[in-house]
Amino acid sequence: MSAAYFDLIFDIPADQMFTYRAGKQAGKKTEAAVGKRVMVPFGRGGRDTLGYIVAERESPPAGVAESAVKTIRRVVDKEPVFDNRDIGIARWMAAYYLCGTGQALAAMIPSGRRMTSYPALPADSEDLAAVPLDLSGEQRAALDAICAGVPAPPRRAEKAASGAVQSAGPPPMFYLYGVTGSGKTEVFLRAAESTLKADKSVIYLVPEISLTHQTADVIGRRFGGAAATLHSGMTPGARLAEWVRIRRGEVRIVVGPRSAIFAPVRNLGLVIIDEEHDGSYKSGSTPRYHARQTAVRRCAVEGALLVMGSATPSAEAWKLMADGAIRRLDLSRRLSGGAMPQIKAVNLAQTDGCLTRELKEEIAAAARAGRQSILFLNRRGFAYFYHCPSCGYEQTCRHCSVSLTWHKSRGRALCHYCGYSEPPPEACPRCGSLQAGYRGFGTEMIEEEVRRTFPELRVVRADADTAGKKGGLAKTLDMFRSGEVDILLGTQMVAKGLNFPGVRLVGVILADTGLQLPDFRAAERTFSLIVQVAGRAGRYFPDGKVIVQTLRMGDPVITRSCALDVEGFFASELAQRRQLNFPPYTRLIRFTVRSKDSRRADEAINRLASLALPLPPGADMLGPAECPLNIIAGSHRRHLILRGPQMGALHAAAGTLLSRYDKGRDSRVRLEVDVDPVSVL
DNA sequence: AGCACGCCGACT
DNA sequence: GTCGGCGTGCTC
Repeated sequence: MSAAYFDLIFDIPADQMFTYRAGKQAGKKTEAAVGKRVMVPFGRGGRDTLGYIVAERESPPAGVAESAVKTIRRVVDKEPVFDNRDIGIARWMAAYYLCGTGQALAAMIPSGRRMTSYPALPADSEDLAAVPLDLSGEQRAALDAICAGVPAPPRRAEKAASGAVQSAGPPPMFYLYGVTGSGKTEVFLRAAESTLKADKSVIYLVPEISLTHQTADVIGRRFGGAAATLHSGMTPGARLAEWVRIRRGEVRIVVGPRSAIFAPVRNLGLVIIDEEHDGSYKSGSTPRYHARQTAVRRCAVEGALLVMGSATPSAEAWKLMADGAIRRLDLSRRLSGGAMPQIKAVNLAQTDGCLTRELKEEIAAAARAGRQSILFLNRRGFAYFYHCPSCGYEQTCRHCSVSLTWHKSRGRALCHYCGYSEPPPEACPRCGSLQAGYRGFGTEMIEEEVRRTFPELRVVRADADTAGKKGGLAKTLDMFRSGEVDILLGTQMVAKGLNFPGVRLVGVILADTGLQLPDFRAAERTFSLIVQVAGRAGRYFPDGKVIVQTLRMGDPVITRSCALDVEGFFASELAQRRQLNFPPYTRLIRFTVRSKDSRRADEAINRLASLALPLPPGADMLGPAECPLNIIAGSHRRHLILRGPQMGALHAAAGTLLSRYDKGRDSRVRLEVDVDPVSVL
């Protein structure tokens, strides 16, 4: 017997339920039920809209006339794709990240309509053995600590009567803090194994899709049964199929990026977050949730354990470890015969070109030894900003407030934000001076210089420009791994989680590109990037070398990253954050408005600012101001940041602010809310 | 978020 | 006289 009425929510910012009548039962398989998606007429136009059934009822709610109730047109799902537990998470997300419950739910569950299969990818060659390795003393101690962390019994499902963000007590949390190659993965796997043995499920988060396959493959070989994967590279239908498989309890271990934290596993026992510091765990669009934060919540509610790991923890995690809220487990030594490489900072200032003498010598030395090199630069393209010394002209994007990058191979100057391009000027477009030209450099220019300097060595470049092409990134990396290529040159892509046994040298072309950004996390990001890149060298041999080129010799961030001095870095970074009142000592909520019309953007942000007053005690407001990246794709951006000692008061202030802003909002101005922003550019 | 409704100015 | 921009508020 199914109910006569159902409460639906929609993927809209407004947080409200709508009651619909059950349709004629065309067949039992397509009966409406909580957890299914349905198509219903909705809105002024009565258009067919996707809705989510969150409750059933016997009669329309008080205040809704029977005649006003519409009927469900079609039931999308044969079986439910979410349950009350999921609705609980969505409610929490809506309250915490200040979005609609339907928006949260929409981000959590797959969008596919019909289930299709997903061809399993061919196994990536990996060094992790199918057979468990012997654990080192440190690994053993870490694993014992984790296994002894008895999870609290599951709490009752949230009532969530009010929309308030309830505080669940924190779950047991552990942090594997150790250099690249110190065997974190093996401890993760053992922890997963014992969780599975206890008949519970595991979610294993990784920062990137490419690492999803690698990790799922290792798990498959280790535990026999394959792990489920969930990521955006799969078709919607394949994701739905995998989702349903997990929900039915057919798979008990799931690997994936950020959104895999929502995997509908039964009886969750353990969440693993690999490379915890990675920025990709924060969603870049509404709802702007953080997988770590969401994991803490899920683990608390479901009585599971949370285990994270990184060589360079986030500032938040570091502070929580210092406070004792997260138990830190140290893995200080490299296994597999590797030692941490020798890292040397080199001044790039007096060099003609972008390769210092030291770096050239090491590239040559690595090649002579029959070993490989990785060159890293966090900027693609050939050259940066076109500048005229006689009139001061700078070539910038017509739609964004950023300089254009010259991509020599395409013969265009390109905007890295909106994709706008134009031909590079022959002479200064303003004064005609021939002195004008491009300054700075990107991966493309490095490639040219490396080829010129080492014509006998084989070079490949891996960045967003080459990744799209033939076979893409995977093929490029395979070529490098198999030794067909001597030098791998690239951006972030080559820095993440990959390991290449043959690498002796890592060269950072310019370490300080991110340092001058007007963002309170600039130092943290630069530091962890250098340390992570350095970790690519010498994992299996004790002769790894890292050359870090910089224009800021002596800068403490550069110096400490080259010394792999994480403790020292955080001692000074956290002192600075505390003094400047930034996270992790305060919490932030950022409001950004965008409009094609700068005047409207100004008006909107000023209105927001006045509505924010009076501020809660101890809180303050940064801005309103233009965003550091003032214009993107023709939209003028303004922002305002609410800052306070604890999130509770900020949430309350933001809630009233948003409801007051909503009436009288200008439909040509887009508002975005970011709770715990990871970047404020 | 859409989108219809209803209000004001400048056009055939 | 009406076409259409733009603010307002609703959507079971």
